[in-house]
This record gives sequence, structure tokens and C-alpha cells, in this order.
Amino acid sequence: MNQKIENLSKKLVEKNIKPSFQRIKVLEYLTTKRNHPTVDEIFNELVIEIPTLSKATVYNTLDLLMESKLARIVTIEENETRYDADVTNHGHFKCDLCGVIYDFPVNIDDLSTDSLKNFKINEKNVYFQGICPKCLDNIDNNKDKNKGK
Amino acid sequence: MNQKIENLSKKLVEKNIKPSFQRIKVLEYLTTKRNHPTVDEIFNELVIEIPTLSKATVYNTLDLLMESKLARIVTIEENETRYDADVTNHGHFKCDLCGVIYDFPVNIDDLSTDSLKNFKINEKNVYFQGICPKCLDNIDNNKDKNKGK
DNA sequence: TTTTAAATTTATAATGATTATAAATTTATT
DNA sequence: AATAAATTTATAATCATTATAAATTTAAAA
Ligand SMILES: [Mn+2]
Ligand SMILES: [Mn+2]
Ligand SMILES: [Zn+2]
Ligand SMILES: [Zn+2]
Repeated sequence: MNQKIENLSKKLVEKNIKPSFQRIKVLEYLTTKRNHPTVDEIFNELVIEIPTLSKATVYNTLDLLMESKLARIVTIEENETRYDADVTNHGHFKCDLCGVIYDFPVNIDDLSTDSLKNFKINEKNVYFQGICPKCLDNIDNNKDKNKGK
Repeated sequence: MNQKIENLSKKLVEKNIKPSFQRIKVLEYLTTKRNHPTVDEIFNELVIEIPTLSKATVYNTLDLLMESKLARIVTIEENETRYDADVTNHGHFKCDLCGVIYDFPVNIDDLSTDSLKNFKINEKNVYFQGICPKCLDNIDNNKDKNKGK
């Protein structure tokens, strides 16, 4: 448990970010929840444990994490920005019904990108939308119900 | 010339959208410029020809085009939403230096998405970031200059 | 053609996420 | 302990988007 804090602290120090309590907590939230949260979601959870917390600190910390590549923005169309401490290559799927954002493995290098051979590519994002299995099940169940009537 | 207007008008009618002058002009802007514009860019250009134009009309029209799949949002991380009348499968590349958004062909179906076999996928977005050839050239040229000194 | 109703456009206010600014607090240095 | 630097906090400003209602245009009815 305390080991985790140590690890997070080390991660920050490695990137020359002073590991303040607030910063560790934001990073901990991202890495343990892995829920692609908004600033508000992070703030509302952490302010319970840190009553003096300011939303500005959450914004500042996320900016720091982004600069040092310890976190990235989930590029999906939403009015609130969502963040992800998993910076490895993976795709995102957002369910249009329940809104949950799923991770999925995707071999981005498989994408034929001959037309970009003269471009320097720094980031690759893959984002799908649709309906998740849970919501598909719910739809099916409702159909069955109506059939019975 | 007038033929184009006819075509755009037909496109709207097919989707049960009344082809008002403002709506045709917004769609014309999107299809001819193909520059992934913001609402402001569309408005500022069209208000020259339509001095009474309201920004609300641009928002309303874009919402209509989106609903009927005549346009889509360019899913990239920006504070202003950008729109695209090209709804065929293609990827977007944004240059971090000049900000230009390039289209590029991408065979999205090549992506192995076994893990999403129970998901209903409605939309697929591919978005890359980096530096475009033009800006790469500029960087090289500047290096050469400094070398000469 | 006039009247009436519906649809569209416009003007404007409200919302809300993000950014900016400066004061307060904490941490490090002398 | 005193001072300086860094961090956090509180608060105001910005600005894209949404909401609302009035004005205008278009279509339908009389
Ligand atoms: Mn993720
Ligand atoms: Mn495009
Ligand atoms: Zn769902
Ligand atoms: Zn460029």
C-alpha cells in the first residue's frame, strides 16, 4: 500500500516533478481507477480526502503529467476532457448508451500509412463508438419482455 | 456552378432537410473548402455573403447535417469543434506546428479488433499527431542556415 | 389574394469548462 | 530564524456551446 505511493512518487521524481501529496493523489487516482475521468470526477473524489483541494491544482497537475507523458488526453468527442494514465498504445471505445469508455488492444502499426511516409508521427489515436455488450444485452432483454406481452 | 447548388440541395432534400439558403451555404462551405473548419470559420466566411447570418444558424445547421450523417465531427483534441462533410472512412493528421489537419486514407478494417467482437461498432476514428512535411522542411532549412553562420 | 399556421432564422442570455491572476501556504535555502 | 522559491488555493475572466424567445420567412388554408 505504502509501496504504491513510493512507486508513484518515484515516477514523478523521474520526470523532475516534485511529488507533492496532491500530485501523488491525482496520479494514484488515474492509475488505480483507470476510468478515463474528467477533472470534475477527479476533484470530487479527492476533495473528500483533501478538503482544501482546489480544482486549479487538479488542472495544474494534469498539465504536468501530460507534459511529461505520464498521462494523456482521451481523444473522444466530449465537452469535458478525459485523462488516461495508460500511455501505451491502445484504442478507446465509447458506448453511446451508457457512456462507458472501454480500452481495447489495437495494433496501430498494422495501419497502412504509406501516405504519411513524409510525416513525423508523434501520437496515434484510435477511437470507436457504438454500443457495448452490456447495453446490447439490455436491448435484447427488453425485446423479449415486450414479446411476452 | 448552379448545378452544384442543385446537387447540394438534393442532398439535403434526400435527408428530409428543407434546403434553405443558409443550409445550402453551410454545406457548400464544408464540401468545397474541405478544411475541417470550426463554427467560427464557417460563420466568418459566410457572413460576408449573408450579412444577416446568425451563428446560431450555423450551429443548428451543423447539428442537422450531423444527425443525417451528411457531416461528422473531426475527433481531435481542440477547444473548438471541427466539422467534416467527408463521411467516408479516412484518418486525420494534425500538425502540431502549423495546425493544419490533413486527411489520409486508412484501411480501418485492417485493425484487428477481436476484443470488440461483442461490441456494435457505429463509428471509427483514427487521429494522428506530429509534424507535417512542410514544417519538417522548414526545420531543416533553418538548421542549414545556422550551419552556414 | 388574404389569413393563419408552421418552420426557420435571428438576437440574446445562460451555462459551464478551461484559463489567467494573484494571494496564501508550504517547502527549500541561506 | 529569515528569505526565497515552489506549490496550492481562491477567484475572476474567457469563450465555445446551449437555451430561449422574438422576428422573419415559408407553406398551407380559407
Ligand atoms: Mn485508456
Ligand atoms: Mn477529413
Ligand atoms: Zn453501454
Ligand atoms: Zn505543419
